Amino acid sequence: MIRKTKEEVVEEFRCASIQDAAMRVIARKGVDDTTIQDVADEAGIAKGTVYVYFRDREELFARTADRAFEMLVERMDPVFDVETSFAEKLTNVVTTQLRFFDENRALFRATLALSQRDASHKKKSPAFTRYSSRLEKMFADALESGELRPGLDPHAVASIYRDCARGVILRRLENSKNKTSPDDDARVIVSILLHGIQTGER
Amino acid sequence: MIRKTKEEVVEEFRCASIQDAAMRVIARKGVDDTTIQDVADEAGIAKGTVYVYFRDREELFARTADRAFEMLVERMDPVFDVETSFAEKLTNVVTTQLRFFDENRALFRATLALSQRDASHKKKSPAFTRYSSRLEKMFADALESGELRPGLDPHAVASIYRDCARGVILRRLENSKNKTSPDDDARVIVSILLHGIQTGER
Amino acid sequence: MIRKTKEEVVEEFRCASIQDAAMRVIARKGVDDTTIQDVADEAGIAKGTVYVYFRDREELFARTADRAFEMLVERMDPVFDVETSFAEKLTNVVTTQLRFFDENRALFRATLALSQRDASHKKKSPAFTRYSSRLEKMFADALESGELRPGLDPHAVASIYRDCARGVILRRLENSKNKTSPDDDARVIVSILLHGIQTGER
Amino acid sequence: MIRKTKEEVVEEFRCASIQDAAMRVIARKGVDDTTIQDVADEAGIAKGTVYVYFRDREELFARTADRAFEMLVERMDPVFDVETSFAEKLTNVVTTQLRFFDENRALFRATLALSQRDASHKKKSPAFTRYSSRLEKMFADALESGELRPGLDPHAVASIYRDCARGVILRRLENSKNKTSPDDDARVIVSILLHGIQTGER
DNA sequence: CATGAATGAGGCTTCATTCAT
DNA sequence: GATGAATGAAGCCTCATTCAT
Repeated sequence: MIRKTKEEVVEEFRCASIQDAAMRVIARKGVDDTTIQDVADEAGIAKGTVYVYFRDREELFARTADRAFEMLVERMDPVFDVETSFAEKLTNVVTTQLRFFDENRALFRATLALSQRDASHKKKSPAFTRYSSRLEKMFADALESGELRPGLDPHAVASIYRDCARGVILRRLENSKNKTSPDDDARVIVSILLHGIQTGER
Repeated sequence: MIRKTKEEVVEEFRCASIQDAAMRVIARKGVDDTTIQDVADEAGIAKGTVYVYFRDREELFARTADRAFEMLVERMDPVFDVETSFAEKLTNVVTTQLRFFDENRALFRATLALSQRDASHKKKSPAFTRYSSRLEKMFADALESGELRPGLDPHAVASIYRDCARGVILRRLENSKNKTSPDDDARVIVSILLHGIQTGER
Repeated sequence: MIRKTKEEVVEEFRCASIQDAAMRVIARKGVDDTTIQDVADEAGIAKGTVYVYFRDREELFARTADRAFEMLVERMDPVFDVETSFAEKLTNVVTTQLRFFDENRALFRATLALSQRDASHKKKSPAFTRYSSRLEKMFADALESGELRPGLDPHAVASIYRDCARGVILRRLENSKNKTSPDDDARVIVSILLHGIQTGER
Repeated sequence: MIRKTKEEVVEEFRCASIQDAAMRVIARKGVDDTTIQDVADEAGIAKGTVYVYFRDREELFARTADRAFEMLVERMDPVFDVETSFAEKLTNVVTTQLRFFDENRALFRATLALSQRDASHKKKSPAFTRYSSRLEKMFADALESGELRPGLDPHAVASIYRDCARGVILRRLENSKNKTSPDDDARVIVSILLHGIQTGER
């Protein structure tokens, strides 16, 4: 039993380091220009070893996308858990997300590249689903507590929030010279979103 | 003189039909999985003929992206030109855009795939630039006329608008079974956006 | 009749200008890297026109090689015709050849490239055959007049002479900075050929 | 250590067998008509394998030329080393070279094709350089020992020797029906080189 | 398990040649 | 005749995947 677990741990560690290598390369070169050899080199292993842990290229990238979202979720989860007003929680969520990707540009590039490569896959990623449902729940709670304007669909709002966040992060990435702080950018999003969706507005 | 014009017309027509074929294939398979042979087959010409009109793969896709945006701009321009209130114009813009891509799913997929393939290229596309500047001008005008909440940056608002529109269109595409009408979706975006950015709100 | 002749003249002129263009391009790029388009561009005509005058690539280059040799022969013929001693004639031949190719580097490059491309073709070229036979005759005459060492085969001597000349010309071409005059180089060849390299042989 | 050596040996063996295959094909078809597929087929391997050992077509041919010269040098070196009179050594050199290429017609064709393909590369080939310098040294030594006519430049003489040898070998190759023995041909070259062609010079 | 040599399908591009105008 | 757009065969090279060590 212990032996089994030990092997599993090693296996997981190997997988993770390969996925991390994949993310770094993808961030640099994009998904389609990333070869298995690139990933193997980045991970410091042989090309064939990648195939020990992943059936094929497809599975490697799918599971790498999962892992990327898992890392985001891990960071966001505590923020979602804090009990506070809707407005404050939203601000925290945005700020956390912007800061996270500011610190992990490569991760975002990889996440973006991987999620857009195959739109239908995005939904299959467990981590992305978790992230989405927490987001949606936040809006649903706000609706229930009267902090969200009645008539709005939490699901639609969550989608639009994701659209905005994605766009802002992408733009922050493109402007290598980050003139604006993540907090300032977060404030803009929150301001626009909030005053549109909050009861009584402003 | 007439001869020259005639040849130019033929050349343009050929280019256009190849670009259109490229868009259709890209919509089906994505940019990176689209081969020159695919495009040639779709256009009903020989592979070599593509190289008569385009230097290489790169130029074909770049100019195809331009063309895709041009078609969008052509449709949107009249809407931007109508003199009306900001709220109404915004509604018209969103609605037109959603309808346009509803009718040309392939075009949007191509537009999306091409614009995201190379973020730095997006800005270089003359048609995209035109679209963006018209959008921005709409918000700038609204700011001046007092219809846009003071303190907001028209450029930032335009960016966020594009993020939202992009997301909604993408989601409409993914749900092949279009349950919601483009007008309904447009209303949601406008509602959320407008009441956040308009003076006095609601 | 006159009309016919006129047309023939035009045809010959066209052929010649295409061949000349081919020589210039071949001198720059080598035979195998020279495309029909290159030749047409150099000649200032359309690609298809080349095929009006030459069946295919092969014929173009074969006839171009002929023409190159013809130009050499045209220059050499008078030198062969002069009645003088063998030693003096040989000197004149070498000197003339070196000077000719010094003035027409492109021509030599083309000649070389074309003749070496297909060793079996070289013999078929009428102009090359004429050049060779005049050379051989010069040695045969010298043998008869007792100026050439008995026992030597005029054909073999002509071959060796050609080998030496070819080598010297090639080396002159490689050293763009022509330090040595063609006459000096000619003197060296003539000296070695006439008297050999061993001490005691004058 | 042993393992490393083993791998290196295998690598060298592979490279060599690919180069040998390349020489055989080049001898048949010429450099420019030789495709990577031809070489792979001749070597009995897959096309892609060639690229495991050689970066590209260019490197394959460059290194193949090197190898061809190396084989020549390997055979000639002992002949250069023998201490004997200049006349005898020269005879041995020519004879050995003629015999070698008589036995390895393909090798000579390849050598010729490869060396003429790119005149500037010929000088860079280490093996060719070695061959040339040994040749030149032979003449320089003869000059010093008084066996070479004073006033002659050993470098120029070596060049002319190479020109003659090249021509003779080429002609032997063209006449598949070798009527003359290599020794007879060698004698002619040596005779002409040593004593010249003019009467009165022995 | 780890490795990396070997494979061969497949993509991009060039270019000789044809043919309708 | 002259043209040059169209063609498609063919070459180079890459890379996902396999497999013997």
